[in-house]
Formats: sequence, structure tokens, C-alpha cells
Amino acid sequence: MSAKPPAGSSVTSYDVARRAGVSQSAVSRAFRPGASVAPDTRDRIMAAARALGYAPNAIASGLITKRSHLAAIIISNLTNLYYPEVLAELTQRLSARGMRVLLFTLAAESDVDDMLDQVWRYRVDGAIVAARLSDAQLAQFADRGVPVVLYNRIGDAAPVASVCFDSGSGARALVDGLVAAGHRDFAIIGGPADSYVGEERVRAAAARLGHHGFDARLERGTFDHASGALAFRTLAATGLPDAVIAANDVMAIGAIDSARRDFGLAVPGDLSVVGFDGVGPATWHAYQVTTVRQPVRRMTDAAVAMLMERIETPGQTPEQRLFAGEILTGASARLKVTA
Amino acid sequence: MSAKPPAGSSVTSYDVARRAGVSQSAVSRAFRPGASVAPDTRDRIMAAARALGYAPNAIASGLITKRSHLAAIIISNLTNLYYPEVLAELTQRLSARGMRVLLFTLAAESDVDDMLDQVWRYRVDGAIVAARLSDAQLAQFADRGVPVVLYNRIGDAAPVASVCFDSGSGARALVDGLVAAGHRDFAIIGGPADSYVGEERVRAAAARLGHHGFDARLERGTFDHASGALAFRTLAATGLPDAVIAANDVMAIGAIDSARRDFGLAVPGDLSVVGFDGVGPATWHAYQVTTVRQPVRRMTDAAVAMLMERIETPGQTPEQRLFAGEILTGASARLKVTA
DNA sequence: CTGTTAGCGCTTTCAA
DNA sequence: TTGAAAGCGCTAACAG
Repeated sequence: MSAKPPAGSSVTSYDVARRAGVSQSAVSRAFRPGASVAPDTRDRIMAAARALGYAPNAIASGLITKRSHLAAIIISNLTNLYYPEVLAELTQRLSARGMRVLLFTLAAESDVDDMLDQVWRYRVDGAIVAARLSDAQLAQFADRGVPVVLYNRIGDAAPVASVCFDSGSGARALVDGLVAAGHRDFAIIGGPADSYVGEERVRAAAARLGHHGFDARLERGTFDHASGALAFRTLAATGLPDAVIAANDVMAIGAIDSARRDFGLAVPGDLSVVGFDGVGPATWHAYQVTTVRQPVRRMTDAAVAMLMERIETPGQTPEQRLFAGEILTGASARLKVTA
Repeated sequence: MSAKPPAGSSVTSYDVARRAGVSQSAVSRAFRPGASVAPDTRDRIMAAARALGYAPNAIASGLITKRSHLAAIIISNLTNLYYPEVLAELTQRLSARGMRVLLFTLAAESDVDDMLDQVWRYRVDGAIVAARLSDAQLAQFADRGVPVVLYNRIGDAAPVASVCFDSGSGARALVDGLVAAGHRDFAIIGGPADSYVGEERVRAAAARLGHHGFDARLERGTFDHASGALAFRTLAATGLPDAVIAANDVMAIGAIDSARRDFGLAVPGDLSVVGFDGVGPATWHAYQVTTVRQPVRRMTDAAVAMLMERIETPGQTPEQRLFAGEILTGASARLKVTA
């Protein structure tokens, strides 16, 4: 195993240099891939480094190279079942490209400006944002020259690079299937009004229903189970719908639970419920939600690729990439697929 | 709004000093709480800083103070429903104490040593580990003088500071309740054999059953839904049990789904199923898992407090804190509570 | 290929 | 209370 380091302070490249009988800059080179170092010199250096437990100080090198190899990931509500997978994927992909992840989560009461201040202090090379930031806050990234990619958000004021799920096509497919199967009384359970994806799903579904000559009642939730159930009860108070389109799977599940428990409805016998995202629990036997799955792998891959491009070549145009989903036919809705 | 910074390179304390008509060290002091700066000098400096969009470079200050204000959080499988909440809580609590989070997730195939190398390079002030590291890997933290707190793990070889859920008392209470309610044929769905909490739950449940004069068949899963369902099918192949103790809620749900779908059993009529953790979906109407809830808030609070103590005062004894859970009475099991 | 040298942006004595 | 000066550990020309 590695020998004890000088107990207390951390080992520097000078320590390694002394032990290997070379200059400090030789040590620096030995750790830079593609630097010109004689093979046996490098071996001697690496042996010395290993013996001392030396690891290059990324803090110090970042100071001079102006590359921290740090990417900020800013996520609002990790408790949304959909985000853990996204975070895990992003982290792994960034890691594979030599970047470390500085994680920022936003509590409901948290001060976003304080958080951004920390982002600036750490001189991150870039950021991936899956949280609602104001236009002014978003503008700071541009002002400071920090590349940023929005995830399932778009820049309202100035255009910003972003990766988004195209809920529209999925919403239309779901609506078409529900209409073809003979549903007549539609209800939509939306997300908070300031949620980009939530609104898009509501808009697209409503528009497509309109196209078919139907309209829908709308109730809003907060993307969690309880709010889905509550929204369904509220809707039911003015008459039971025969089809519910929820803006995400968890609210769809909440609605199913309420329909069964509070109203004794059979799903999908009496009521069809569809959702969005394709989270794990949506496939569980008791729910089997018919939903539109987001291609999380492809989306996170794109987000990281776009970020890295912008870090390596500043001044790229603010591309916006859209990803269509795939209908996951569950058992929570009677759907007639018009192929 | 803030004026444009010098377009391109980032603003330094020298820029601020020049604009405020003071020395660079005055700027440095102005940003250190409790440093001796005249109030009006500080105001001038802050005004200049704001105008230039200056944020102190944490990378540079870390180099000299030897405090990066970075804490590594190392988590193995974020997709385990239980971890996102833990991660969110840890991040917020660390943030409240002026620490930033450097996140490391472990993919199944990922090289732990490479990951640790990155941890060392960033000179983190400390780490919270919710992943299985080898004794040798754990030992490196001590060798390098990096404080570490284990989360739901313990140090096998050398003692390490840790925060753990005491599954034992919960397991015993569950078993007592199941036995009192008249169950006779017990099965346990455990986690992977190398999971600390998983094993503790299995051991405690088996021991308590033994104490009551029962034994239990054991099948192992991987903490996910599919493995819970599979384990139940495997158990059922050698006879249907009348009580299943699963090492976590998600496997309990998997077992319930399999029992209902594959064997037409009523839960809890024909079969009682209990779990551990108290994750959100466990309370959903279709499952309502009777479980032992981990006190995540108190545990994350303790983990962060212990870490900060060790960062601020090195050389503390390796305390181990245990937290008991609370039985959440659902509707997935017939339980007679012997108060 | 290797060593020398000059900083990166900041904190911290030490004098004034 | 303030400024000057010396680094923190490293990278990056530039000579040799």
C-alpha cells in the first residue's frame, strides 16, 4: 500500500520532485497526458507519487488554467421522482468527460441569488439548469461567459441553449388515442402554472382536444401524489370525467388512487388516466400508467454534449434540442391507437 | 443591474481595489466577515464590487486557506427511491453551513479508485459516504486527514464516524406484531449480502423470529421492484408464506404486486407484507405498506453536524450515532401491536 | 526532454 | 485601520 504521507499537510509536486530527483515542472508534466516526458522519467515520478500518495491539486491548477473542471448542476426539486435518474445520468456523463459536479438544490424558501453567487465563486466551467431562474438570473451566465444548458426549460427573454422533451407530440398521440376509444368527458390535471413542461403538456392536450371538438376542464397540482388525488376530487365535484390527462405520472397515480378509493371507479373500466414521464412506479402492477416516456439517456447525453461543446468552443449559437417520447401502453386507459 | 464585467476574463480583487481607490488587501478584508475594515471603506468596496460583478474566487482562496468549503457526497445508487431525499437534505444542510457539495455517484461498472482520486484532487474538506467502500479505501480518508462520516454504513476494520438507522428495533417490533397477529409461515426478502442495512434487517428479523420459535425462508433481491417480485415468486415455489418481511419498501411493493397478480392473493387478507424506509410510494393507496420509517431529517442533520465538527476540530473520536425508526401502520399487514 | 522562471487570485503577517 | 509583500501549489512559456 501507499506509504504514510507527511502526516498533516498534503503532499505537493515539490515533494514528489525531490523524491524522484527531478524538477517540479517535470512532475507537473508527468501528470498531463500528452506532455513531453521521457518514459523512464515518468515512471520514476509516478513511483514517487504513489509512494507519497500524491494527487495533483485541482484547486491550484484551476487557478492558473482557468478551467476548474467543475460543472454546476442546479435542480429545483430532487424529490420529484423524475429527477434522480436525470441527476445520476448527468453526473456519470460529466464524470466520463473529466468534469466534476457541483450540486445545487433549491429548497422552496431558498434564495436563488445566494446560490448563484456561490456558482460564480467556484468558477464553474459551465452549468446545467433544471430549475426556474428569472431572465435576469439567466442573463448573468451570458454576462459572465459561463456556458449554460437548460434542461426541460427554455430561455424566455434571450435564447439559451436547451434540451427539452417535446411533450406536444406525445400529448397529441395520447389525446388521439383517447378520443378514438370513445371518451367524451375530458379533464386535465396540470402542473404549477410556471412550469414549462407542465404548461406545454396542458396546452398541447387542450389544443388537440379542441381540434377534435372537445374541451376539457383543468385543475392544477404540484406534480406530487397528493395534489393529483386532490385535483381529481375537485374535478369530480363538478361531475366525473371519463378521461384524465395528468401532467406527470405521479399525479396520474394520485388521480387513480382517488378515483378508486374515493369514488369506487374502475380504472380503466370507468375512467381512463394517462400521464407523462415514464418513471419507475408508473409501471408497477397496481397502476400501469399509460404514459409518454422521456428519453432520459438521450436527453442527458445531449445536454452534456452541448455543454462541453460550449465550454470548449465559446460563442456557439443557442441551439435548442427537442426530444420526442415514446408511448408506453399501460393498463390505466382505454386507448385506440390509430396507426 | 450590474455593469458588464471586462468582457472575457473574470473580475479580480485588483479591479475592485482600483475602482474603490483602496489596496487589494482591503478588498479581501471587506469580504471576510469580522475583518477590520472601516464601515465606509467597506461600503465603497462593496459598491465597486457590485458594479463590476465581482465574486471572490473560491478556488484562489482555497489554495491559501487550505479550506475548499467543498464536501464530497458519495452515493452508490441514486435510483434507490430512498436516496434522493437524503441527498436533497444533505445538500441543503451543508449549504446552510457554508459548504458546497461535490457529488460523486457510483455506476455499477465505475472504478471507485478513480473516483477517490478525484476526491483527493479537489481537496475536499470532508466527505459523507453512502456507498460501499473497501476498508483500504476508507483508510485513505484517515491517512489523508479528510474527515468522513458514513451514512447507513459502518467501518468494519477501523472505527469510522457514522450515522445509521437502527433497523433492529423496528424489525423486532414488526416481527412481534406479525407473530401476535397469528402468522406462522414467514419469509424474508433480503438485500444484497454486502449491504449493511439490508443484512441488519435480515439478521434482526430472523433472530426475533427465532426468539418466538419460528424460522423463516430467505430470498435475496437488489432493493428494486422487480427483484422483490421475483423473490416472492421464488419463495412461493416452495409454498406460500403468510407473512413476508422485505428489507425495503420497494421490494415489499414488488412482492405485493407479485402476490396479487401471480397468485391471486389478497393483501393483507391472505398475506401480510412489511417493509423498511417509509418512502413516498409506500403510502400510496394501492400498497399502503406497513413499514419502519427512517428519520431522514434527524439523520442527515446528525451526519452534517458530525462532519462539520470533525472538519473544525480534527481528531475527534469515531462516534457512531444510531437512530430508531417509527412504525408506520399501513394496510399491507395484519399486525397486532403489543403496546 | 528537462529545468528555470514568472505568475494565477487570493490571504495573511507585518509595518505604518 | 490600511498597504506592501510574501507566498499557497500549480502551469506554461522559454531556454538549454
